[in-house]
Amino acid sequence: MKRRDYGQYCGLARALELIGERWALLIVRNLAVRPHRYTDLLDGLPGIPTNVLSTRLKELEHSGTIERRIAPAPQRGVLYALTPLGHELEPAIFALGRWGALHMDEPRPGEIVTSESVIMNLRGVFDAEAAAALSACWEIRAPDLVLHLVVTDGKLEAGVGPAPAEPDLVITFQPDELPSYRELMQAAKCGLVELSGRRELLDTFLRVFAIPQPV
Amino acid sequence: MKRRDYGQYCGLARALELIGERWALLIVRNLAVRPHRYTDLLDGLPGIPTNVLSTRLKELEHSGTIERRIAPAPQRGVLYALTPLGHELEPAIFALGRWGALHMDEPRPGEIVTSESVIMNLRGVFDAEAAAALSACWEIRAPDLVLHLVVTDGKLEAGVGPAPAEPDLVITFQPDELPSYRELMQAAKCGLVELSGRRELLDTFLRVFAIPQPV
DNA sequence: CCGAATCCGCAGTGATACTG
DNA sequence: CAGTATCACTGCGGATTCGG
Repeated sequence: MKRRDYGQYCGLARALELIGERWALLIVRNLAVRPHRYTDLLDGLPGIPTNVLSTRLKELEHSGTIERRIAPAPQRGVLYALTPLGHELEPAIFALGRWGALHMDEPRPGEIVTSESVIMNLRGVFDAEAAAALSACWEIRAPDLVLHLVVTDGKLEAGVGPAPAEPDLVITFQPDELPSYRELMQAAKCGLVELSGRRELLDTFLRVFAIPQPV
Repeated sequence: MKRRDYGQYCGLARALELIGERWALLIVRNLAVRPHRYTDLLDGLPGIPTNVLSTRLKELEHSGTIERRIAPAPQRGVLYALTPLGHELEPAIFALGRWGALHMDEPRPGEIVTSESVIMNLRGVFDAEAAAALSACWEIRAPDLVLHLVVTDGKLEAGVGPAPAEPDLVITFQPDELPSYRELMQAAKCGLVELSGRRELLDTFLRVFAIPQPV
């Protein structure tokens, strides 16, 4: 397991040696949402070659960023999950995601949106100050995509699947609308979504999940 | 100028397409300290092939992250500098640098330390809360390395070269001590440095530039 | 089905030489 | 000083195959 290095005793250089290679940080992003099995990762990262995925998983495990687990009884199989050290990458993922969002004007042809990308984008733009003392529960629905956002006393929990309790507001997208967080905001502002529940929470939503403005 | 993409409409994926290729973020790191000429970048990034450097500079200019400038009168020549959009990458660089620092136990044989890496590491670990209302000026000296840290009312300015005004404390390293920020802290704690000035500011220094603890 | 290993063609990278 | 040119090499993308 020889890796190319940058020859510098520097935190950034170390980080890039460990998670700077192609696909690595996207794997970490998906694992930050929840543990995945190998085939879940393949599904959530369309286009990744299987040999690259298995190589990255070994490298990330070797560097202590992720770990292999044996899934519990009903499913059985291998689960990949972030270690505590891997979770320490989340601030960097959020910062990079916010910067990249400045370059997201229009989706390019063929680009897809996955649950994991939406969740991590939303976690990254969550404005804790604007949400101080807030409690609310949203559910986002689109074709092949259901996720929930629960804010409890200003603290965010965002995950795949329907809300654990009855959501305050359900936001439903039509098939032709990309439910990325940017498009979501724009669509919501233009009234292109279907709302069910406490409609006044849409404004709260748009305020708490603030879009980085493109330059 | 075709680039490989990840096929996802996602902020992180966008960011990785733009600055995820080899050497790109290290170039941005160096330009974040001050504008550089082409040969300065070559010196500050030992090992980078010249064709890779020129390719990255073109890509980064194309994405609006950096810009070419004609240097003013005395020097004349080309200067590369970050655009405002490029400066928006600094939080991500700091976050990655702090994470990478968790993996920096010992310097590896042959690894070097540059002014730019030390400055950006220090900027990244600067604790604004701990430095609130503080004003102080340090100068760090080592072989082939002089840099200054000026905190004015809790706000940090860190750059290459000697301090603009008389420093409150000068910290001088011996040739055998790597003046990376981590080694610097350890050496300073062990008294392996030469101090000149208000010695009590060493404790302040260690408090305001907090080391990320390795896991 | 899950979790990969293997093979091949090609694009990105590294090292060096060379040039306006 | 600020790059371009060349060439060997390695990593990546795409597909197929394989073992549990």
